[in-house]
Amino acid sequence: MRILLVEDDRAIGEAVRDHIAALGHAVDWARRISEADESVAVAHYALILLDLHLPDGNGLDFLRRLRKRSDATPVIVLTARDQYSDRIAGLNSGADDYLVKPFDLGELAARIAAVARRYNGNPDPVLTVAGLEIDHAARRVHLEGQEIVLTAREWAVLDALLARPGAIVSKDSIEDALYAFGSEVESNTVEVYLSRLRKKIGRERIVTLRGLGYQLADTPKRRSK
Amino acid sequence: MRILLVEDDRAIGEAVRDHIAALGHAVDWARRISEADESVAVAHYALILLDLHLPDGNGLDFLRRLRKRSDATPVIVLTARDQYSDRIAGLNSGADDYLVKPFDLGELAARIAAVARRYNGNPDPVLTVAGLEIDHAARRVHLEGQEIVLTAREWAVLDALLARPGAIVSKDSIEDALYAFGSEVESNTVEVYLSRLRKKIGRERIVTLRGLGYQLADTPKRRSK
DNA sequence: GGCGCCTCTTCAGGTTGCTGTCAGCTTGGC
DNA sequence: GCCAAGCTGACAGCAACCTGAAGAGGCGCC
Repeated sequence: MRILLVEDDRAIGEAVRDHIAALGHAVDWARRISEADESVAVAHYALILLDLHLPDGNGLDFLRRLRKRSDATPVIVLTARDQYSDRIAGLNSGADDYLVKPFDLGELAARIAAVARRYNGNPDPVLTVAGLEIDHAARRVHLEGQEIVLTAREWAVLDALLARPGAIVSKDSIEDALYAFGSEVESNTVEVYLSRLRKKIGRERIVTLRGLGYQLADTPKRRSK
Repeated sequence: MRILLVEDDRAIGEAVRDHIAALGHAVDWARRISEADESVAVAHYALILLDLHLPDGNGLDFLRRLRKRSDATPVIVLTARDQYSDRIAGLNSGADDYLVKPFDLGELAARIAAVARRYNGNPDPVLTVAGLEIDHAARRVHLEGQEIVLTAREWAVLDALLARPGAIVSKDSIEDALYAFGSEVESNTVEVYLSRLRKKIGRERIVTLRGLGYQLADTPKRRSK
């Protein structure tokens, strides 16, 4: 089961992370709101443990964004002391439960077990697009049972296409995904990587829309040429 | 279940002893290193709770002696405040876990319960990856029947790779696992340990994914290009 | 205390294979 | 048929990575 821990305090984070890991779950640890946002954009979690007070913003905003996107991932808020204002605001914003620091790791384990009981699915959610099985969390792609090994850049391109499956992704936004900021690419790098990606995952799975962008084909069979 | 408590502080000792006893376990309470040595020579414990600062010596010495005799009894170190030097030294010496004083007795109970689960039931969950048998709890690794002895750092690297078997683990997170807190490593230490680990468990079992990280190969044979 | 052994860390030199670029080609729109 | 947009094979460069060696430090044994 995959769990996202959002917590800036190193000591608490380590303790919780280790404890959860010992229970056999995979833990991603975000130390900032921005990291948490990235994480939930990329992976599906069975549970989110959320500290409200983070250096770069309020955890409640993160929680509201999540719920606004109709993401129903269970969220347990970790709060310092028993602050009722926090508590009420948290529940209003869509939190499922509360743990007051310093909390009992045993209690945490119990709650996790409760979630696990509900969540008796596979270890990682696998997105299937056009016969491609994409394990986003583990960064693995399988095609007809065979694992496909992607390089960092190739993955970045696939990632960009995956951001909104079915949508048209412009060449510019793929370029942004490849080169964090301002690194001027002076050639047709994006096209090169699209080419390489296609070679690995199958040519027909990425559709070119001239002048618009690219699209992951989710219906590979029907493709009138 | 028989538990050895090594602690010189009277108040803490009594509180812990009573709490454990209330859970139905047998407790031996050693107030000095010498007493602890005698106790482990005489009895087998399911768990040892160890305070590092004792009047007649350092608890780390006791711990090292224990491990040197291949005694894999789980040891939880009880440390005053959150002293990272202690923590790192302790983990290097073979401690399984940490509790920072003043600790929550509920948390202690949870850890004891975890040990008890292992103790009464199956010995230890053994994870098999690519022909490697990894007994996570006992920190032992077997390859084709032969035990492989790993140093603390080598184990830490393997541990990091094991956190999510099959997943890609970034070099950064391996580094985090090696150096609990901020100790900047200025060289390629991670690579060096990966190299050592590979030499011990077989080169092909750890796959490098340039720019992404490393991966424990669970299918060492197939290597699709 | 002296000695040997082991582990950790750093460094340097060697290797690998990803990356970006280019050139020449194909494709689609008009 | 023409042109712009897109595709892809080839290749050099270089960052990322690997590993042997050696110094530093700790620990146990005598």
